[in-house]
Amino acid sequence: MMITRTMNKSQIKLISTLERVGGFASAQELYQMLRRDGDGIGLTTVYRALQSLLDDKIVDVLRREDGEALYRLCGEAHHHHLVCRSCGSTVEIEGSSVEKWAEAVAQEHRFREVGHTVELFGLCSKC
Amino acid sequence: MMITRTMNKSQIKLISTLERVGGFASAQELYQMLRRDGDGIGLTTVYRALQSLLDDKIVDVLRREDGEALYRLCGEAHHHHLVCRSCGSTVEIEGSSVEKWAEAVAQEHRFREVGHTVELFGLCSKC
DNA sequence: AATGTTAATGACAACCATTTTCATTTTTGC
DNA sequence: GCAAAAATGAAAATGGTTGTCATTAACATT
Repeated sequence: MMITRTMNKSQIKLISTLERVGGFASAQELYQMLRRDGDGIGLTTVYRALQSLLDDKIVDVLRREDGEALYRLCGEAHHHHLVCRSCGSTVEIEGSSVEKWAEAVAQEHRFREVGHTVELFGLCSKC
Repeated sequence: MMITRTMNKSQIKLISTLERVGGFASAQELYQMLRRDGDGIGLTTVYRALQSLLDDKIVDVLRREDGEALYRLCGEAHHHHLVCRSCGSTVEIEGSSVEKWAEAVAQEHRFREVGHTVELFGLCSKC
């Protein structure tokens, strides 16, 4: 038997928008991108679809420094970001050493289902 | 000559409240603690004082998973947290390996003034 | 003490991301 | 086609955070 995840139209639209973005984007940004493309989608639906995708672990969420939620496709390779505080440009970083460290810490303290947030914020060479 | 930082009453109150808390607390929580102690401080002042303390690097800020800002005294030793998603209990973690990694990444990409957010969220052994 | 100057304060409103509500529309199984 | 269930979006509510502004406290100078 195969588990078929119900994936509705809105979710599909969001996935392809996120693919187009490449990196990560806020709900509001995604909403505006879709509207600009002539889609009549509502903001509520965007939030709802993102929540479903989160539940299904199809997207990941992280917080910008100002607290706004940013979503991205959980790509194949899990990675982190180095974000410029000033211009917003981002560099993708992989850090297997950090992954291992996080896992070890989790085990040591007997925590289960431990996820981690590792983001670097600074000023890029141009700013 | 010595640089004397002007530190007003509100800021001092917040520092001692944060000391009492030990860990980290949201602006709203700090506000309520002070009010409960009979202090007539206003919410605006709490936010303002926290912002000044942030500017002076006396407190640190991190984001809860729901986006709310949490403040803590920048203790001597910089450390991270392992937070239980369910009951909120937290374990302080030190991770010099992570610090070094972050620094190396920043240099590699020629970013300046790079800070990092490293927080682990999971379920503790009781939950 | 009286005065003037400046910083600090708090009530209140504004902001903005996110969530809830609810009536309507679309999808789906039969 | 038709009824039940899921999805949708407009509008209002929520809640943390920030801005406004008139009032007050702090402090230096006469």
